[in-house]
Amino acid sequence: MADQPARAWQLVLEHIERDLLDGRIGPGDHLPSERELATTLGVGRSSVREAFRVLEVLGLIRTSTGSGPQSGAIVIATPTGGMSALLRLQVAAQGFPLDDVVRTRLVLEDAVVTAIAASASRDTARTHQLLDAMDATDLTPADFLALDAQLHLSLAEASGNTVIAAMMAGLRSSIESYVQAGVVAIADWPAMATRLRTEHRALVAAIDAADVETSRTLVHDHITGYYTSAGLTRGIHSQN
Amino acid sequence: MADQPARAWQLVLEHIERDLLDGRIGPGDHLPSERELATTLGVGRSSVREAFRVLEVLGLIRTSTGSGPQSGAIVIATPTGGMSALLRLQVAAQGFPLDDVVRTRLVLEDAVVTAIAASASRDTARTHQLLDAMDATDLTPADFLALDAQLHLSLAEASGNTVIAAMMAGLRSSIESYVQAGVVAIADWPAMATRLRTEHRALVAAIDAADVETSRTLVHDHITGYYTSAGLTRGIHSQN
DNA sequence: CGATAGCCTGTGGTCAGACCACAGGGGGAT
DNA sequence: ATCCCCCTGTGGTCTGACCACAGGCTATCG
Repeated sequence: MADQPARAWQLVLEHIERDLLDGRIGPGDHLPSERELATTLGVGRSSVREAFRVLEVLGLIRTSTGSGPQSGAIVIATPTGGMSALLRLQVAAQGFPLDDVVRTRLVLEDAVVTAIAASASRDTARTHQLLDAMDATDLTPADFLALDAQLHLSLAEASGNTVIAAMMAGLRSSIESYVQAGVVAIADWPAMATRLRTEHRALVAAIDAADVETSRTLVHDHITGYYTSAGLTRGIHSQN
Repeated sequence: MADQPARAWQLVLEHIERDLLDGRIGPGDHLPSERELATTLGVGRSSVREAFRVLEVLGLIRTSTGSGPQSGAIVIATPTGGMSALLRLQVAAQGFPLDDVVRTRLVLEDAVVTAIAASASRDTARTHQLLDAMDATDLTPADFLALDAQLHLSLAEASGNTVIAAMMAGLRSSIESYVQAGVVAIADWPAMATRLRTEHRALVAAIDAADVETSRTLVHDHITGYYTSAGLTRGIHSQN
């Protein structure tokens, strides 16, 4: 509320935010060129660039060189990237304890599963596709975990809540490096992979059967079980 | 995974992230000066500044001019600001539908209330303090809503989950402008304020009494009730 | 007349250099 | 011993200059 000196790049950011809020620009539209915005707002191009950089990392715009309709800064509003960057860096900087990340994932995953299982119609085609892909026997742990991430993300997307889906993606990527590192703590990886496959299929089956309670239990045990095995948590209680 | 041309500012960002991940720098530490980092990494100072700007908006660092121990870029890891900026801009750019934001808030608020009510010990001192502050009769709607935001945030913080607390703060700020605009849709504001006060007290009482189920019901009705009255939702179903 | 090759323009990406305001420390003056 | 001022190094900003790139336009050629 209390505007400090109001740095130049913040001015640019606020200008663009106001344009977005008032509907003057929206997804698919072009932002003015850096040079044009600079002269319009009376700031240097470098300040405009700093604001653009922020918008880009936050997943709000996409920039391209060259000319033509695809060049310049275009509003895209892709929340996943920004959420991932934010959570990843915050975890790295110890702003978010790992335990809280896992706990939050439990909360969201529970909500996702509940929503899908309780809804009248559900589209789990993509999920089943990933389920099959994970049956391949020649997957490296990294490949397997990447598919696992996609599978859980597909559920989040199937829930129809874009905010939760973005948060899930972010939470996942924020602990990705730790999960990768935790693989070594698992003595028998093939056995773990088999167990995860089984749990996934059971979970999806419960969801498809609209069995809310079973779905919730399975997803909770699935996640806590894995993190415990990988030695990534010091004490996750249900909190839900 | 697939690194594209690798822009200069991304290089800087990755360098810093690696230093964070490997523990070479942490909260409270100073980053090298912009000029030093530029020469170290072989990039221009403007590129370093763009990376710093991103880190600043994400709440990872704080920059100050001048000299001395408080000057320069310092790692702070304050997640709230970044989460707010991200969600606020994404909602403004229509990347997040308002309904999804509200639905997500319901999910998180439910988790928060459940966690506090179910925990053995709880610290709701700050919450009670805000409860009393909201009894003042000379509050403008804006003041009242600001306190309301703080109250819900205090609950999130009391739950002990920093990730959820940050997300709640972000969700709140992302819809703040809409909430402010929605006040006009409420015919009898004083009556609404009274109703909100009552609901708040009942909710906190249920939490303090460790009554999980009542707490969940109250918080759900409290939120859906308000948004419906303010005409901000087209159809929020429980999803939980 | 039509197709094609090449120029021309405008975009973001980057760098170098120059200021400025600011805050603090150290050294000189009192 | 105290106080004050300069000096240094910080981020903040602007300017100007390149570069690579992509697309449209145009002149050329078949």
